[in-house]
Amino acid sequence: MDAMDNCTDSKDRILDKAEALFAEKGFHAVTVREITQAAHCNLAAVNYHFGNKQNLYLEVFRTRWMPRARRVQACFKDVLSTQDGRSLAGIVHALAEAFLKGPLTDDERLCHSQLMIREMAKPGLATDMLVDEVIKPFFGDLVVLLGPYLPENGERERVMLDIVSIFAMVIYFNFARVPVTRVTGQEYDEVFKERLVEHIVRFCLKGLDMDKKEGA
Amino acid sequence: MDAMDNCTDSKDRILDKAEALFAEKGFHAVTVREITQAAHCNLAAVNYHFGNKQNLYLEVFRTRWMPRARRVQACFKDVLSTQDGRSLAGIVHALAEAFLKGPLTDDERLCHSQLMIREMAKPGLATDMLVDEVIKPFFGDLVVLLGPYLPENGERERVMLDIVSIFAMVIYFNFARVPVTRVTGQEYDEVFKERLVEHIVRFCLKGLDMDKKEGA
DNA sequence: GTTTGTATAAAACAAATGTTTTAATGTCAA
DNA sequence: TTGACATTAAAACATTTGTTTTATACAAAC
Repeated sequence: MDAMDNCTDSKDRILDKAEALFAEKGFHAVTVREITQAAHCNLAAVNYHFGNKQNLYLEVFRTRWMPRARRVQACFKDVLSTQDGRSLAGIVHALAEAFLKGPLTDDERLCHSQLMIREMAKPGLATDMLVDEVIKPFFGDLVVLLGPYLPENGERERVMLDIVSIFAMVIYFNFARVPVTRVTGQEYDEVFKERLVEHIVRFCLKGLDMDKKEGA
Repeated sequence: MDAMDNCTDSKDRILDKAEALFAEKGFHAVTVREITQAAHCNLAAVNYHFGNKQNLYLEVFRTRWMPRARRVQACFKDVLSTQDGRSLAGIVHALAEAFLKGPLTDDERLCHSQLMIREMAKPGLATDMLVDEVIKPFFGDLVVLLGPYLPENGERERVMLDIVSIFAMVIYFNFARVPVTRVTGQEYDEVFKERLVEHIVRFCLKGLDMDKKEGA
């Protein structure tokens, strides 16, 4: 093993193609042969590098999905710190900005969402990792961030539902591209995505309806 | 073939179990043997009654999913006609009522949602049927219903996004039970579901922000 | 130069899986 | 009863699929 391979390491190529295929079709619908052919390497390479198919799936999350999730969160905090600080509108805008535009390319975002959605719809091999290391901590951050806008002390559940609702919007528009396109006739081009961000921010900001302290 | 079988027709039993398993695990993750064992019938029964596995999947949608979707829509129109008519609040409330409580049992609703979500996440065998015969028509109905509340004539896209957003909320809270439960600590019991309906109605009603003609 | 360890390739294996075949069973009509 | 038809049961079949084995090429270490 050295540098100057054909292109990149075959291990990396397998991870790349495996992620794309798992995202598109789901774990069971993808075969090891399909992956290795797409990665232009031998069938045995998967078992050589990763032991078995399940482990490859987990490695995809460890080495691809998790770092990307962290990048998105970092972007969120970045936007948050550079703009008008901690206003409610600023927080919601930063969320939409990070998750719908953010540091990811469009392909990356689609792939990323689909992988997550599959794990959320039915608990799978990577669900624990995903929930414990990404979703829960980030959710906790948001609770703290939105704390000042709480109506009262006893309304903790209300805030949880509000936060989840923002994610509902963000996630749904990423995962339901097909029906949205077929029903509205709108393609997911740049201009439509821009409109989407605008819409989500407006809808959620109104929906939150937290007119206690600082407003927009 | 006659009545007085062991319990019900084996064809029906296969459809029942197949639907539950397809909903839970997805098409590829379920085997024909798994289905026939759950349905207490012979392996060949699937191919005898339905030709092949794909056709069974389609039959599940034709004979199970579609009728249920129609029942939910009928319930929506029912609620709509019996309550305060055509106010915006009434429409949103009827939507939430029909889709989150409505005529389905909790198990049915979960099963129903999961099947739909899988088809929406990745276009599959039943996507055309689902979109053309259920989603599109119902979407059209809603556009008409919400027409009077349009801000202007040129804002058709805005209304589409608003409608889709309501579905985003309703669908998301059905499909993301696992992460919602694990993040908030809330089980999906009756009291929590009641709170959910309340929340969705409030959030969407505010989010729609259509203060043109009659208000709530 | 030999050895060692790593990566790739080709072939083989064993289990799983969708499908088909063939036989058996039961029901209803003639 | 007989014959046609529908349903169920058991076994076999042909692929597919995840995994393992064996062999080969190649670079670095001794």
